[in-house]
Amino acid sequence: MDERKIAAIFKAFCDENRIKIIKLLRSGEKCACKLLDEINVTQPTLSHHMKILCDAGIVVGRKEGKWTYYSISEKGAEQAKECLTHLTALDVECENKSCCEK
Amino acid sequence: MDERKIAAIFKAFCDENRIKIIKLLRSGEKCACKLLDEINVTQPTLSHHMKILCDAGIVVGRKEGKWTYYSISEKGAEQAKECLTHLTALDVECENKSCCEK
DNA sequence: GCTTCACATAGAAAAATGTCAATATACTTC
DNA sequence: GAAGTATATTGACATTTTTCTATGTGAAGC
Repeated sequence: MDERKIAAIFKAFCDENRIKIIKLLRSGEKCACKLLDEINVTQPTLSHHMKILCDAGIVVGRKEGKWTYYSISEKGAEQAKECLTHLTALDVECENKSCCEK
Repeated sequence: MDERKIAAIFKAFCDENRIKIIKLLRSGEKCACKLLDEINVTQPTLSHHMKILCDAGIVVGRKEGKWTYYSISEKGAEQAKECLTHLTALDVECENKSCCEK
């Protein structure tokens, strides 16, 4: 995976408000309006953060009528963890794996 | 762990040049001047990135005479992986663990 | 239809970050 | 101690990111 894409994944986790949002989603799927109640930003700012989280694949949104429900993407979280593991693994621990290309 | 500290850890991984640096360190400890040869930034910029990586605990520096040798911190990498795991784990999977406080 | 509600988008301002040139520091060698 | 080398720090500037207000969109209910 190229550097740009890796950086985009971890950008999801490098803002305090996005960390708060992810923590809130650990207890399960939540509507945007519920998240808005709990973190101290305006609605457009929340929307901006949700876009970054969804683009990074860490969170998925599900529209239902007027509402959008967000939840942690297990697949996305798994991918981020694998990415971090390979990124920090010494080459000797990771020989012949395409994921560890330079 | 509070949001600010978590964000600081993942800031290490959200810049393309820092990803490149980490990838270079997978093959083992390297001198700053060696890293400088391989990535396309000036010496002060490299120094800036190394500080961020070290402050996040992902990389450790070892001074030896005029040189500074950097390497991936296995402890720091492990901590980042654990942090990511707990952050994205559903509450039900993580009951009674202090790491999962909101 | 019109209104209301939930969310997204546009655009601008402010804050944070990445980058460089210049300079400082700290070590080695002569 | 003077000169050279490796790295860190400072200060300025450009870019990116975060945040807001204002406005647009799309669904539900009247």
